[in-house]
Order: sequence, then C-alpha cells, then structure tokens
Amino acid sequence: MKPAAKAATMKRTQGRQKIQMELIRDPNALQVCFSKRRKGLVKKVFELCVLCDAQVALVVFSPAGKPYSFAHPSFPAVVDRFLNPQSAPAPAAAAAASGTDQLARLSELQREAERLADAVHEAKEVRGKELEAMVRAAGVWVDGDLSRCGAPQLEAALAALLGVQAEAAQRAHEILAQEAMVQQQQQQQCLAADGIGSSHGGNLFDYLGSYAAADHGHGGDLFDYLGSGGPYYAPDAMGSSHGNAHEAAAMDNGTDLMCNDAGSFFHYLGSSSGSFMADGGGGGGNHGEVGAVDTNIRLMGGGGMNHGLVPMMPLPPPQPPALPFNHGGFDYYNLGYNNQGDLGHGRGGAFYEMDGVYGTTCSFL
Amino acid sequence: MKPAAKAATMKRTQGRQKIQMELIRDPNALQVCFSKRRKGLVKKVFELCVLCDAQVALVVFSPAGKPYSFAHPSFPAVVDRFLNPQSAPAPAAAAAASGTDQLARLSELQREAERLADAVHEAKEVRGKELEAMVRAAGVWVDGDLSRCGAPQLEAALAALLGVQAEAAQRAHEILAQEAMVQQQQQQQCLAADGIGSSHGGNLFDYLGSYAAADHGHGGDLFDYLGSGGPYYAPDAMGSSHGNAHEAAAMDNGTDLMCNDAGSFFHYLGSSSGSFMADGGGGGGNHGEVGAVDTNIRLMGGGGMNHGLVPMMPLPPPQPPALPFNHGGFDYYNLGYNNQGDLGHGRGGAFYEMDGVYGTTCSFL
DNA sequence: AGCTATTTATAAGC
DNA sequence: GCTTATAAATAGCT
Repeated sequence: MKPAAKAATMKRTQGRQKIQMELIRDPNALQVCFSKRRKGLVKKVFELCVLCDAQVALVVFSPAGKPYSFAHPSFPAVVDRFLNPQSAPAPAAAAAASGTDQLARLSELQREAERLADAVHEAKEVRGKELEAMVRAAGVWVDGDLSRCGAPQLEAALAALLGVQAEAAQRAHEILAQEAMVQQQQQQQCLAADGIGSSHGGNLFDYLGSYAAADHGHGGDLFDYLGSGGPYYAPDAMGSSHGNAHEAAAMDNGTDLMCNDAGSFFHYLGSSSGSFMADGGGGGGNHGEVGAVDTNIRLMGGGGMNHGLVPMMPLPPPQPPALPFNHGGFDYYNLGYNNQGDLGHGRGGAFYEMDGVYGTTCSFL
Repeated sequence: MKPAAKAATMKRTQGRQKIQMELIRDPNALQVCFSKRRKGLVKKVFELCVLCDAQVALVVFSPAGKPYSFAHPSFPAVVDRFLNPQSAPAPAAAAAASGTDQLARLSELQREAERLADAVHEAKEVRGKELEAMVRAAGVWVDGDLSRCGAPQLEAALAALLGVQAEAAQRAHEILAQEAMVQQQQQQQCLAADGIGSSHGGNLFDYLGSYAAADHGHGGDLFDYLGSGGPYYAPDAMGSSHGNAHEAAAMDNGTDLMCNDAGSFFHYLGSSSGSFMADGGGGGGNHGEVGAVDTNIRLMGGGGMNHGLVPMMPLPPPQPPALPFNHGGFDYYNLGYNNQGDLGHGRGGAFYEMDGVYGTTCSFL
C-alpha cells in the first residue's frame, strides 16, 4: 500500500467507527443500527444453536415497539423444558404443581431472595476492595432507578427478581401449565415441532447462511438462508394446529447432542455450500439430511411487508379482538456473509420497523 | 514485517479459524464454544438494549441443560408489554390479583429487597468512584438463569414473550392480564421497574465493559464491568418501598426513543468515557445525569460456582422433589474488550456449565 | 439496501 | 482462563 500519503483521501469510507455505548439519538441511525444488530444477533443465536445445540428463546422489541422473536427448537419446547427439567412430561404433574405446591415454591423463592440479597451484599463487600484496585470491576447494578417506580413497583420488581411474584406466577402457571400439557400431548415426542412465532404481517423465515445460496429475491425474500454454508431446512412455518399434532413425528432427528426434545421447523443440515431447503408448512416434515447438524432450528424473522417471493401463510387472523398481543411487525433474517468470496453474497432480507403495525405474531405453547 | 519467510512458524497461534456451522462434536470444545458465544451473545443483546433502547428477553439453555437468561428492562416488563401493548394499566384489576397471601409475600420480599438494595448501593458507591476511569457502559441485563425459576414464571414469561399461541396465550392472557394489572397498579408509570431474575447459586453481576478496567479477581469475580467506555449508572437496586413511590420521579428520562414504559433499575447514562455513576438504592433516585442514555438496564449475570472471591449462597437445596425446574448453573458475564489497547483488558468473568445444579433464579412479574 | 474500513468476536493454543 | 491471529459484525456513506 501507499505510504499513506493520501491514505485518508483514498479510503472510500472511513470504515467502521467505534461508537459509544449509549443510546443513539438520531432516529434514523437508531433504526439502521437496530436492524443491523438485530440481524446479527439472530445470526449469533442461530449459530449458538447449531454449534452447541443450545436451546434458546429470544424476543426483541424494536425501538418502534415491534416484537421479533427467535427460538429453538421452539418456544413451546423451551417452555416445556422449563416446566419439565429432565423428567418426562408428566401430564398430571402439572396440575399438581398448583395449590400447596405453589406455596412451597413461594417459600423457596423467598429463601432464594434472601440468599440473593446476601450474595449481593457480600459481593458488594468484596467488590469494594477490588474496585479500589481499579476500575472495572464491578458491578451490578441492579438498581436502576427505582426512583421512577412507585414503591409498589419496587416491591413487585423485587419479587420478580427474587423469582417470586407468586400470585401472578401462580395463576399464570396453573393456566399455562394446563395449556402446556395440552400442547405437550400434541407435541409429545416432537415438542419442538411446532413453529415458533408466527409472524403475522408478513414475516419470512430466512436462513441465516454465510456464503449461502444465491439470494432469492432482494426485494422480497421470504426465507433466506441464514446459515453458513449448509443446507438449511425450513419445515413448516407456524403451524396453526393447536388442536393436536399434525405433522409431528415426521422429521428425522439427527440431533447429536441433546436436542432431544426438539423437532422444530428449521432443520439445519449445514455443511458448506449446500442447497437451501425449505419445505413449506404443511405435511411432510423430513427431508434428506445432509449429514451434519440437524439442529432443528427455527427462527422467526420478521418479514418485511414488502417481500415478493414467498406467498406463504395467508395469515388467518386468529382472533384480533381476543388476543391483545398484536404488536408488531417483523423483519427479515438474512445473515449471509459475503466476505469469504464465495458465491453471491447472500443478501436479501428485508426489514422494516416503522411505527406502523404490520401484523404480529406470536408463538407459544 | 518479515517477508513472511517463516511467518507460519512465527505465529504463536493460528488465530481464529473459520469453522463449519455444525454441531461441535468434541464435548470440551463445545463447552468452550458455548461459553464464549453465550458471553458474546449477551454482550450483543446488551448493546442492542443500550444503543437502541430495545426491550429484550433471552433464555438460553446450555448444552448441559443449564438455563441462562437476560432481559431488559425485565421479563416482567416485557411480558407486560405483550399483554398490554400500549393501553394504560387498569388500576382496578390489580385488586383482583391480590390476596392476603400476596401481602405477606410482599412484605417479605420487601425486606429482601431492602437488603439487596442496600448491598447494591454500597457496592455501587465504591465501584462508582473507580469506574470513573473507565467505562461506561451500561445497560441492562438480566441475564442469569431461569433455571431455578419456577416453571410458572417462566411459562408466563415465555408465554408473554411469545405473546401468541392463541390458546395458551389467550388463557394465559386472561390470567396474566389480571396479574399484570395488579402489577401495573404498582408500577403504573414505572412498569419496567421491577427487577429481573435473581441468580441463585452464585452468580455475579458483571459489568459488561469494553476496554474496561482491570479485573478484580480472575478466579472469583463478582461484579464485572461489562460496559464499553461510558459512565454507567446504576441507581438504587430494588427498593423495598412497596408502599408508594419513594424516590420516584427523580431520574431524568433521557430516553429518546420509546422506552417509555420502562422505568427500571439500571439506568444507563452512558456517554463516552465518563464517570461512572452509581447511586445507591435507597432514597433519592436521581443523580447527576451525565447526559445521555438513561437506558435503565439491569443485568444479572450468572455466577460461576467455582469462583474464589465470593462466598455467596450455600445453595440451600430448595426442594429437589417439589420443583421441577432446576436446571442450571450460571456463568459469568464478562464482556470486556481489550483490543482497543486501552487499559487492561477486561478479563474476568468466570463461568461454567457443568451438569451440577448450582442454584438458580427467576424473575417474572 | 449495498460498500468498505474497522472494530469485535473468537477459534486455537498455552 | 488469558493470548494471538483471524473471521465476522458493522458504523458511516452512498
């Protein structure tokens, strides 16, 4: 390279600049940043799923208030897992949880809280010393501002922190548990099967590939490959079957690690440059496993509302009035890389996050 | 540099290698990868929160089955948001949720909270000074682990998160809504207020700084700074005032975007390399706002169980039989960078994810 | 949205 | 867990 005589002038761009970790004031910049970072975040989550067969659930609200989510093997699966750590799905058990059990839990929670408090305290002490030494240390900050919070909130907050919040939790639990059970029945062996969030409004499932495939449509991509270089499998989208297992049991669970309870939509078979497989929502679930991952990932990107390619789900409006959860829009989910100089560049991925409400989605048990 | 004659030999390491996006077969490598990536993931999420004031909720199960979580402003807040998109909180509803039981619990929680707050406060103070030198970071977090959380909370939270799944969602909604309302009453203007998960077991709150400070204890770090380079503001912890707004109204909401419904604990004031401000929990809620973010972030790192410094929770075995939710352990949460060639390197952060059950935490409404 | 130039995130390795 | 050398993620522009 040149001696940098006019290096500065040479550069077409200044390149990435380090930015302060603070709220971006410029609305436009904020939007751009959010979009890019959300995309990157999803890719990271996805990779974590694939590489470590980790189960995850992510929900992000855009600054505009639109919700985005990603989960693997599925939210239901994650929930189920929480409910049933390692034990098999105890149908009756759930019910049992309520009542006295609840109380017990609460007691525990309380104790937990105490311990936590202690921990904090100690931490504090220790920390103080450390701090002296320098900087970084520290802390937690668990505080925030309670200032704004009314005392009541604080209470609630604490309760929450401590894991308490008995009541709400309790009730929610009961109800949800039941729901979960119902769901479980359906999911049984294939709990992960069902789709994740359903993005109403027009979201797409993008495959987060690296030097993935050629993009399908820059202006209107639905499913984009997000993986690295493998074939990505995107089974059924958000099933609507809330009544029973529809296509359950179909997919082959090639999961090596522990993604046992999973059996979701997107199956990552990933290798290197592979083919992108997307099999619609409906029926058959399996496909030719290439040979690797079988991560069964599903991700629910937000779809742009302006994509052209995939005409999936007509999005039958469940219950507009009934469901209060209609936040948002969605985005894309295109995480391809193009650095490696491989095939195209895997662009695609449309996104948006205006204040308008595109549609929403959700996914739960 | 040399003409690369023996370049290959010179290199101490081969540097980062590109890896196939597929499940890592080697257990050890898997563990390492998971730890690193989870850390990085959390950092990313955190940054997204700070930069874009996005609200998020993340749950990750380690391959070993341990749960980790992160949220901002808190799970409860997110849930609430799902439940109550933009509508105002219904005051009356709250009453319904309450029960005598509630009160009792609350009282307890309050006490707990107080203690916690104090602890935090002190820690904060100490740390604050030191921090000035560094970082700024900030944000929120709630990461910790949900392992211990009772399923109910998780369920509820998740349900909320996903916001959908009609059925479950619906019912959950009804129930939760009520609960939420109750909460809302308390939180009213400060819904985001409540804390997040509590990591029992020995988690630490790490500050995710960038070119942060020197690490306190490599072997046993508690609170690590995770921020980048700005002032970090960690007001009061979880106040205990559950009766009414104590220090309410204090902080200035620098939030530009839309984090309107939030009013959480961690307040990020971050600027550039600024001073670190941490104002204890108790009383006054405000502080000198540096001038920026006001992100109100809270983070709850997971602690390693093998850290030396903090002798936290003995982990009194709650109820092996009773609670089915005992997944995991926790980890660290140290996301400092050291590249920029600033101060130290911001190491710290201990983590682990064995199959042992360390303790857990939860956070919900 | 697509392009760089950099900043970050991390495989490897100790 | 800490370093090193590189692969990736992205801030600033267009």
